[in-house]
Formats: sequence, structure tokens, C-alpha cells
Amino acid sequence: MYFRRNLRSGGAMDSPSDLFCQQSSPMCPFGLYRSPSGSAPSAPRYPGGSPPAYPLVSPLLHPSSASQSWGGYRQRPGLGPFQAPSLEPELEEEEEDGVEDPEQEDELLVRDPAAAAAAAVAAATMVGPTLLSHLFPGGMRRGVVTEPEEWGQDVLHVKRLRMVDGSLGKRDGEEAQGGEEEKRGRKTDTQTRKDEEDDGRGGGQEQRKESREGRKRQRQELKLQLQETREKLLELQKKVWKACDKQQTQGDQRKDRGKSDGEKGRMEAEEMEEMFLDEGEGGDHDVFNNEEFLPPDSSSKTSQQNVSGMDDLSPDETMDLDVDLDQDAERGSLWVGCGVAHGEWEGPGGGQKFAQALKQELGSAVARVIDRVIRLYADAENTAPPGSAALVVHNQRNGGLGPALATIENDQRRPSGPTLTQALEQAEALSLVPSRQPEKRNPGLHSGFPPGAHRGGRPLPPQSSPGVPHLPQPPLPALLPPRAKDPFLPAFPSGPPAVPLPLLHYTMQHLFARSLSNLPLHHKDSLPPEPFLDFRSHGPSFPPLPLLGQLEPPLSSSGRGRDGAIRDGGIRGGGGLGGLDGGDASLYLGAASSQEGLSPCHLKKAKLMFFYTRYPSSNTLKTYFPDVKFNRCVTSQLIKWFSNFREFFYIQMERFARQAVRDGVIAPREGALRLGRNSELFRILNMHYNKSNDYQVPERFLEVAELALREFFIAIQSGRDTDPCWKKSIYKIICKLDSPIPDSFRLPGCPVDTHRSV
DNA sequence: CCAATTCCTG
DNA sequence: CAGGAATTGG
Repeated sequence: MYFRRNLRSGGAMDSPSDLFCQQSSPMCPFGLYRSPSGSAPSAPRYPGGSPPAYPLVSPLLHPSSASQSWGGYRQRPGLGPFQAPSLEPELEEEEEDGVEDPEQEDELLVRDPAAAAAAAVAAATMVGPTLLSHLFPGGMRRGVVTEPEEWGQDVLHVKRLRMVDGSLGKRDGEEAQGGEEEKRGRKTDTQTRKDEEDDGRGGGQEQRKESREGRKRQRQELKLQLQETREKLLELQKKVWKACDKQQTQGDQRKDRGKSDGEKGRMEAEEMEEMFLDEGEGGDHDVFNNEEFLPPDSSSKTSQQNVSGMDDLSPDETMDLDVDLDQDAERGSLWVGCGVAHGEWEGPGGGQKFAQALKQELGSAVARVIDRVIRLYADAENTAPPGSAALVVHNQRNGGLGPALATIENDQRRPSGPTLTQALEQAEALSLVPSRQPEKRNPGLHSGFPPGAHRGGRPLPPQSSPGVPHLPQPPLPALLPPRAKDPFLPAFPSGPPAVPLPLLHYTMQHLFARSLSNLPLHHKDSLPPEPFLDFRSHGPSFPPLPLLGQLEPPLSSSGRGRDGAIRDGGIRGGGGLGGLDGGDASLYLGAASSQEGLSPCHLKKAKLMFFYTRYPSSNTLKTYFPDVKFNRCVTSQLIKWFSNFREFFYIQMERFARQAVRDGVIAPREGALRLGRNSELFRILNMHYNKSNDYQVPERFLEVAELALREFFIAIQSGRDTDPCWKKSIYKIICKLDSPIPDSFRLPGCPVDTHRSV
């Protein structure tokens, strides 16, 4: 590796710790990219100049990844959000207990309008005396929501509505190919319920059909309103987050608990993922998933989509709010989950005030929505078939928000883009939680499973994301518009960086490393006339990729395939610098500007320089590598290169000299000691210093080499080689034979020989 | 002491 | 080629 030294070399910024501290982080935000890249050795080295940019940009670059980022859904058995049958009988109990399973309620709230309504009612019912009383001891809820007496009625309304919904769901089709255990469980439950339902209601289908359209419209409205509620909740969560960020810096002892809470948050996020997935899967069988039921502008879909995106960006905190709120309401102490410990807000000072404010906002938002939902469904019931059996069917899970919550992957069919406000909100959400993104679950699960496929109930191990590999596919062509006029080899983007973002740098590095050989990359348009291959490292934190190093082998082979097409466009030469057969001495390949590390291009240049100078001074090197930012390390590396060149050179000389001696050569002038361009020794030397054979070995070098060979021969022949220092004299001779280096080497990049055609 | 060099090893 | 040890010269 040419770059090991670079990595270690002492630039203030590329100290080893700087390079690896992030890599060793347990939550490597780049695992996502690492795994698909076949875990390229260079990948982990990416120190992540600005990690936050990653999760920020990657979803944009790879829309699929955005939806994947939730991955690893862990289904909690027995907590199916639509075990509504249990919900119904438990309603009364809940009123006493005050707390149903918070998560269940949570999921109910978001998954389906009907379910949400029921959840809202349930929440309100239970919340009335309990949670909301905690939240609003003063009874402020009354001003917003209906009076408690009405709640009983509302609950009944919603119950019936849910029954209707269930029957609807069944009529529209059974659940999607439910492969999941959880689904099956619910399904069987649903079916039994439905059977009872059918028995009870007899022939109420006509009535249902009549009221079908009306209910659909209502559901649409409901969806919109739920969406609104979500947005409000999101806003609250944002505020919570801001507060959390402040508070998290206060105590270390909270970290552990906060961490576990973070885990919990991710779990919630996973559930959200599952939620979306479910809804996506059940699409075909769901009324709400049918495109015909989407409003013309598909606002619900886009908005839900937007929510999905936001959740995707901040999965951790998305659901914590509701969940933990309930949990701690049980203990009378409200705490808002945001990765901080329970009781975080109980601390002295503004915590309580914040909690109060939060309570109010959250409570009012929720209450408003509950109110609307209730009313909607109350109205809806007027048209609902009275004959519907009093059973709750669960395939609502696939209904309601289903299509809207389709993950980003599905949004190609999205009729319209997000609205401005949605985009703004999304951006806001983006900016609010950048630092937590690395904690996101490993994406890829989503796309890893075909719709309706079994996702198991458990989190998949990270890195087992089958969907990730397709990440790097799109960017390259898009990011690197071909510029076919470049007469040079694949040019690394230079000048104004085509991709200023670290992510893109990183991505492109990988792309280059992995597929540059097969892709034409021409950037001449943005290049100054002189520089050619820009091998500037991307700052100290970006260890230079062995671009040419990786390029050359494939280019010489696989590159051929495209050469036929590309060469006509001006690209000549097979690989890396090797393929250059330019007709102009001023042609160069190489770095365009100063860089700290040495690139393969520099190595090649050094080798070509060896044809002229075997013992270059440091000043000479600095003169002829103007594009290298010299420091102690780089200098010694270059010197070391030449030392190695000499080593190889002398070894070959000695070897051939000994061979000549063995062969009985007597006169040093004999042909065996001639160094013709057809000789084996020349072939070896040329192979070593001019591997691609794109540079004509200067005659002077042949003379020097021949002289060295002769000297070795003589020394060996005369037995001087027994002297431990017998080579020194030869070295002294050779070191005086350095010839001037052509001026073309003074230019940055690799010189290209003029009169050489492959 | 440091830079340059060689030798040896991987 | 890189690392490292040893040597040398300034």
C-alpha cells in the first residue's frame, strides 16, 4: 500500500486517531455503505469528515435507502396493534386502569383512521380520568374535547365504525398474503370474528355498499386530519428534542439510561417501519390503498409519505413521545421519551415548566384530533349500515394510512410531490436530528423483502440487509456526466469539485474504486488545460484511493471493452497512465494541484524519473513533484521509493552479471553484457519502471544500466564480491551518472512520452 | 541529531 | 513497496 505512510504521516489532521476514531465507533454510520461495497478495505478508513451529512444525504441519493433505514423491525408478539378484539372488552378496564398498552394505542393511532379513532377514543376514555387528568389537572381538556359523558357514546360510535371497517376490509379482500406469524395470528382471529359477523348480520351487504362511498370520503378526511395531528406531534417532538439536547449534556449518569431509551426509540422506529410495511403490503386489499380512493391531488398520500420520510429521518423520537407518556402517566410522572432518562424533566428548574408546556401542547393537539375523529365517525355512522355485526375486524391494519405511508420506495407512483410545507417540515426534521442518524437501524430490510414477504417478527441482524447493495448503483452516471472529449484517461473530477459533499466524496471514491474501470469519466470541461488526472487526496481525512492502482489492472482488461467505444471519443491508452500514447510531450497525467499524499501516479512518475536519476536529491524531488505538498514523511517516502528503485535495479544488475559470469562470459563487451532493448534485462527493467510501456526508455538509462551491469560483472568476475562493501564502489560510479531530467517532469502529473505509440 | 542510504524482511 | 534496523555523513 502506497498510502500507509500517508495515513500515518504527520499532518496535523491525519493523525491515526483522527483517521480511525470514527471508524471504530460502534455505531458506524457508514456501515450502510460499507457492507455493500464488499467491505472494501479502504472503506472503513473513511474518517467521515462530516458524518451527519451521511444520513442526511444518503436518503436523498438513495431514496430506497431512506425507507430502508428503519430496518430490523421487531414485532412484539401479542402486541398486535389490531388485536382490537381485546381492545373492545378491555375498554372498561382501561377506564379503570388508565393505561392500555401504550404501544398498542400508539400504533392504533397511526395505522388506520378507524383504528386511530378507536385508539383516540380509548385514549380519551382512559385518559379522561387518568392521563389527561395528569396532563391537565385543571381540566383544560374540557375546553377542547367533548365532555366525558359524550365519550361513552363516541366510543360506541367508533366501535361500530370499526366493525364496519372490518366488514369493509373483508369485502374488499382478505389480507395480503400474510406470511408473518403475527399477521397470521391476527388473521385467524380476524376470520373467526368475521365468521361470527357474517352469521350475525345475514344479508346486510347491500346496505354496506350504499354507504361505502361516503365512508371512503370520510376516511380520506380522517386521514388528512390524522396527518395533521401527526405533524403537530412531530412539532412537539421537535421541541422535546431541543430540550433533550440541552439536558443530555447535563449529566453522565443519564447516559446509560438514555442509551437504553435510545434503544427503545429505535424499537419504536422499527415498529413504525413495520407499520409502513404492513400498509404497503396490504395495499391491494385495502380500500385506502386503491388509487381510486386517493384524492386527486393525493395530498394524503404525499403527506403521509412525507411523514414517512420524517419519521425515517428521526425514527427514534418519533414514537417515544406517545409511548412513554403513557407509561409514566401511570406513575404520575410524565416523561417524554427522547433518549433521555425517565424523570429527566423532573429535575429542578425549567424541566417541569417544559413538561407542563409540553403537556398542554400535546394534550391539546391530541384532543383536537380526537374530537375531530370522533365527530367524523359520528357522522359517518349515520350512513353506516346498522346491520353490521358488532365485531371488530383487524385488517384495518392494512387500511387507512396504508397507501399514504407507503415507503419512499413506492413513491414513484406518487402522483405529486410533497407540498412546500411538507418539504419544509421535512427539512426541519432533518436539521433537528442529524446527530442521531447514525443510530438508525440498519436499512435495507424493506427492500430486502418483496411486498408481502415474510419479514419475520424479529430484528434482522444489522449488516444483513440485502437491500443495501443496490445503493451505489445510481449515483455514478448521474454524478459524473460523461465528457467524451477528454483525450485523457478517466479523469478524476478536479477543479471545482463536482461533489462537494463528503458523502459524495466517499461514495464516489467507492464508485471509482469499484467501477471506475468500467465507466468513462471525463471531466475535461472543468479542467484546466494542463492538469490531467487529479489525484489530490480529499484532504488529509481522505486517504487517497488507489485509483490508478485499482484502475490499471481492470483497465487493461475490462477497460478494453469500452475502449472501443470510448477511444473513438478521444480516449487513448489502455489503463491508468499506461495507456498514454499521446503525441505531445506536454501531455501529462497526474495531480493537478498540491496534495499531501503520494498517489500511484506519483509513483509512476518517480519510476520514470528513475530513468534519468538514480539518486535524486530532496530538492530534485521537490522540483519535479510540484503537485505534492512535501513534508518530512512524503519526502522520505519518495526517497524511499528511489531507494527501492535502486535496490531493484542493482539486484537485477548483479543477477545478470552473475549469470554472465556463470555463462562464461569473459569480455565485458560481449553481447551478453549488452543491454539491448530486446534483452531480457531490458524487458525486466522496463517492466518494472515503465510497466505500461507508455514511455520510451531513454538511451542514457540503457547506457547507465549497461555500465552498472559491467561493473558488477567485473567485480564478480574478479572476486571482489567477497568484500562486504564491494557494491559501494559501483554505487559511487552509478550515482555520478545521473542525467538531467526532462523539463516535462517538472509539470505536475505524469509525463507522457511523445514518440511512443503502443 | 537528522537525513540519507543500505540491508533485510514481509 | 513499506517497515525497520543499522550505518554513515554532515
